[in-house]
Amino acid sequence: MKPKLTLKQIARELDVSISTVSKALRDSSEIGEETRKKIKAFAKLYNYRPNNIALSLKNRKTKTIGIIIPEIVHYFFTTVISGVEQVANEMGYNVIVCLSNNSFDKEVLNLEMLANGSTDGFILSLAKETMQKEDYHHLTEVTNQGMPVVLFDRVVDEIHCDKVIIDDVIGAKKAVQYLLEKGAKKIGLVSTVDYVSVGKLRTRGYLEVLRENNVEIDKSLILKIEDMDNSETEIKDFIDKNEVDAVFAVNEHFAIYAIKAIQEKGLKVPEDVSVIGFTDGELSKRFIPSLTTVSQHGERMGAEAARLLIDKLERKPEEEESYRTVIVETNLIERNSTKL
Amino acid sequence: MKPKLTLKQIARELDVSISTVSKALRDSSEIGEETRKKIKAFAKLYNYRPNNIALSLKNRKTKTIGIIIPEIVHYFFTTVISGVEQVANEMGYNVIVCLSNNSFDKEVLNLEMLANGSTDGFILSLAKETMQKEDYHHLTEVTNQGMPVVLFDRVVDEIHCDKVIIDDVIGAKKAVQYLLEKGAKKIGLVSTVDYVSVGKLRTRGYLEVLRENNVEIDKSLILKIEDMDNSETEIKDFIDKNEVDAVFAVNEHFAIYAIKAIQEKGLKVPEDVSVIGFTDGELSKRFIPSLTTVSQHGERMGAEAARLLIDKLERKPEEEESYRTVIVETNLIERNSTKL
DNA sequence: GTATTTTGCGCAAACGTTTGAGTGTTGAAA
DNA sequence: TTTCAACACTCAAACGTTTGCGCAAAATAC
Repeated sequence: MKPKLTLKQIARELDVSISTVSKALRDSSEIGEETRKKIKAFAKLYNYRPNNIALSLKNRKTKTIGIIIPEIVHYFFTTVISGVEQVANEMGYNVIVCLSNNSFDKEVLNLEMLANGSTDGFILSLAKETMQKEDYHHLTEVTNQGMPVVLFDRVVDEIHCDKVIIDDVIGAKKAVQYLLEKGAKKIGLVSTVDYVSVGKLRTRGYLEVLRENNVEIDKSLILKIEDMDNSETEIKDFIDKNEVDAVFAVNEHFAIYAIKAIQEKGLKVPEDVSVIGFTDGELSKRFIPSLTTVSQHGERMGAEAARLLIDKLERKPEEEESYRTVIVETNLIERNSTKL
Repeated sequence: MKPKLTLKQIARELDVSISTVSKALRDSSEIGEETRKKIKAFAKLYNYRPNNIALSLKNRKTKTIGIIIPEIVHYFFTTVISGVEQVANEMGYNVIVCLSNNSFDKEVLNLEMLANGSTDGFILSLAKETMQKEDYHHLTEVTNQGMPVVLFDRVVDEIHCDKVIIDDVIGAKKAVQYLLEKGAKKIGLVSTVDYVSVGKLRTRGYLEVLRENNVEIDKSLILKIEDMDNSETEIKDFIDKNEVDAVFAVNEHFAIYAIKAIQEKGLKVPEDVSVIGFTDGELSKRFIPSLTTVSQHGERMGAEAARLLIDKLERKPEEEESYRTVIVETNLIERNSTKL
């Protein structure tokens, strides 16, 4: 049980000063060749590694980035983390992951905790509760302190920072357009309540395409799920009550509940009803029938977010502020839940 | 853009010394009532928060725990993280997540990175490559430095530390016993190669039950997947070539590939062939037919691991060392992929 | 042989905290 | 009046680094 080697110990052991050791290890020309070699050999032998905490304190940066997400048992968010982690690691950064569990209070707590020196910046997707309350003071406080923040997926105009989003509207339009082209006349929409930005935007895309194609909009064909825990029965009721020949769902769970309900109604997917989901997760790939879906490219989003953040972190402070919004393209993945 | 308030600034502002401020804020009796109130009011007004990094350096502990997992886009691991995060947060700890991507080198790198002061201890599940190489020096090095480590799921006897595992053997036995009770005679096994400990143990459970029930073991009914990327076709071949009336798969993907193959062969699940998987993920729940499966309770494992680790961290060093292994019970969740 | 430069190294401050020891002032007991 | 305790506060060291500056000795120049 040897307690981590420090510069001080090396210095004592080799009978030189701490600064000599530090300089030798950093190849300073101030230190004579012989001493330098001796110190480096010793350090190597005993596997010296500088203490990150001390470095962080000295340099006033931690080389770690915090990512706060609403939930982690969730395919899309894990792919985002994966993307962040990849580029963060390449650039020598660590990643601290915190979960808000969609709770405003926990989001605030996490942010405060990490803002006190633990991280250099944040990547985050807002908690549902936060978007509902429309209270973003915790974020503005952090940005005011000069910590860069990158928002992804669930973003909001009120916060001025870099953002990474997908073209939700366009993605939805692609999906619905596709359904129309395959001959669908009555397209149902299964969405979320409007304060979840993605639900709102995807709904907008749905409406726009119908309008562009001069299809009359039937409000009874639009379902907005309020309570996630009840979504399965709500969707079943919706499918039972309405006659549709296609369904566009704003996530993969809704899509699958829709398929189940359709099948239980005695209809076939895709022969009688086509279904398109959003997010390309495990379920979409492996479900039978496999789901035609709008792919969100979470990994790419994570990578972009990390790049934006690190870019800001390593930029000289003199350079003027400007916020970018990166839009990651979606694309339609054709599988077996839609007619060919 | 106000750069974080420090003790020093408060001291200067209020014309007292830094230590007075520190002591006042910590309610030391050394400081007079009036001064104390004044300082606290000021600190509150300007929302002073002590710098975590400085505290870490001073206290020689960071109040964060590192968790290194083979992959994050993976249901089981996310539930474990969720469990860890929950109890860690309750106890005032942060969680740093790193991914090894099943690579030995990246595992070593992550460990080294975090071991240099960033975390107080580790929770980890070994990378596949690490188990293959049987090289654990990076872990012993860390434990030698006095950092506690808790291994979960993919553990190994060679490393002396706390562990959290499931009763893989018993879990597998439960599954296979269940199949036998439902009248299965020829039970196929879809497993992984033996250096993945869970594959080995679940295979052992399978073999034990058959032996206990005097069922002859037919080696041709055992498939060991080497290459994950090829698993689907390997499983298809296996199902096509062999006549089975039940299949026990060591994870949910294998189970689903088996079901697909069975259906493509013209047989029905569960009428002709029953299938049981391992791990209770999204897929198991929502697949049609939904999967009977051995539940691993990842969240509980994560929570246990965090508790073990924090326990060790907050224990006085005088107390004698001892390593515990917590076994989280599995249970069989009956769904629709097995006969009633 | 003196003046100047170069070489090789140590000192000390700084990052933001905490805390034991030290200090000066007050007030009361001897 | 002296003695001493209590009070209210400051000093300084420590955690482990990095780095500008200073300084002595050696090397070079004149």
